[in-house]
Amino acid sequence: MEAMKHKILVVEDEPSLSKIMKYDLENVGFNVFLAHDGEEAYRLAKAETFECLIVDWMIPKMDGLTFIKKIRSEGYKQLIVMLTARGTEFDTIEGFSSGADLYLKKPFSNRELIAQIKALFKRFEKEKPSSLSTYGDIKIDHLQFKIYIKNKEIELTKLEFELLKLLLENQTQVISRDDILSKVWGFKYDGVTRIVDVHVYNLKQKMKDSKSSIRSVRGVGYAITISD
Amino acid sequence: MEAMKHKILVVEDEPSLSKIMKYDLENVGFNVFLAHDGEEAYRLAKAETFECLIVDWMIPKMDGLTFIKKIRSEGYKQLIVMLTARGTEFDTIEGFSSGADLYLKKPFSNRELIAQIKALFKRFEKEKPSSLSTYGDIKIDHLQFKIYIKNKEIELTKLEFELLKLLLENQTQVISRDDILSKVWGFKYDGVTRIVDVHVYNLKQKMKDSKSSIRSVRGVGYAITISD
DNA sequence: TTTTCCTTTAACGAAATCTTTACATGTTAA
DNA sequence: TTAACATGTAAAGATTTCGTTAAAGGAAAA
Repeated sequence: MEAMKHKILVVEDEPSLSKIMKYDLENVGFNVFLAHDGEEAYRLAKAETFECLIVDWMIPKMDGLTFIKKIRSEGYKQLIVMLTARGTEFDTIEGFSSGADLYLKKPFSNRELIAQIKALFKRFEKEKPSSLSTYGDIKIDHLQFKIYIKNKEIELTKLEFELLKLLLENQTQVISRDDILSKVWGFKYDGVTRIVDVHVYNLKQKMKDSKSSIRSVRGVGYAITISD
Repeated sequence: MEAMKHKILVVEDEPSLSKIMKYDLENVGFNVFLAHDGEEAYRLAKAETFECLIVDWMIPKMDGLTFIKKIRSEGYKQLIVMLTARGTEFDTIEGFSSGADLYLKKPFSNRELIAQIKALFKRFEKEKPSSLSTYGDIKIDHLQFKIYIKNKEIELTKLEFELLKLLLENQTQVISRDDILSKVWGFKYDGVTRIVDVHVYNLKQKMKDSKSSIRSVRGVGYAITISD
């Protein structure tokens, strides 16, 4: 099944340009609506939900900058692209502080427009699913290397992080010290070492707030009990 | 010494017209090649590098529109001019949407042709359409290699720019030093090097005014936290 | 060429964190 | 119950990693 089409509102008063943009954007799968001035744009953005607004700087009734500032100040969170006039330097216009996510300088070709919009959506969507695994009251973000217990971040060292990850991934199974050593440290230890015990102990200290806990199985190894 | 001549491929099946165009364009210093149908044009454009393609809409074997769409969809980045027959209304939009950068209606005088092509090159070289993305209080202009923090431009070296761009594009994810090395420097380092650390340090110094900051994850790498 | 700017290396100290050690405590089996 | 062993706990010592600075090496500009 096809993914839901993104709804985009293009705010542009010049018909030749807006038509082309509509055509191009629809061609690559967006659902495009048009507004011709700032006030119309404002009404529409309030009434319907668009994933993205593409706003020209020079539009009648309420200019793009004012429009964006206004709607952002009212808490509007969707993506906003601002089209600036040819020759406008980014560092000279104050439109800069409008709160747009992307500024596109005219003239641009359709392929540039499409490439940029697509990239913008991609970036936006990347924000949400942040590679989070949940085990009871423990959350683990693999990409950010962060651990949360009851939604509070706790600081772990790299080894503690790996250790906890290993325990969690094996759910309630008991893992032997040898397994832990080889998986976390990556080597077979010859003599006797208590590293694992020490690290498990330290980890336990940092996990006091969690209802999940690490239990020791005499003669075998460790296992985690997950709960919330 | 004379500047390198621009290579142009003219795709036109009518010999009388293509000859005139070749003559005129060479007269003003372009290096002109000819193709007579869409398939030949496709082969040539794949094999050689032209700065610009001038493509007639009505050509044998593969029409101009299809040709342009095809080659653009394969990532072709050079300038494309589309020639269309007089009076075609609908193809104004279709032609624009094909991925052409310029649209010339037949008939045109040689003066017109040359003026337009020259203007196109000029625009392409000077006024490279640029775009600027926002990440919290940091804005980044990918084409002009400029960074703005709280709308004030800050001076970064090329490496610092690439580094920051990489961090921003990966949002809040932690990137290992190896990844940074291979993505920014483009090589795998065998021994130990502290290049990354030093550059991150310097970058941090220049980012003092930003609320976003680079976080170091011991034993792993770096990540940026975006905020405004 | 000289000058200037940028990159890389090297070095040091501080801080983090890893490992060992030692001892306490707990557990099991004779 | 106690000897033997396993694990918990704490702290000291060793090691790694990182931040920071300065200086050497290189490349581009003047």
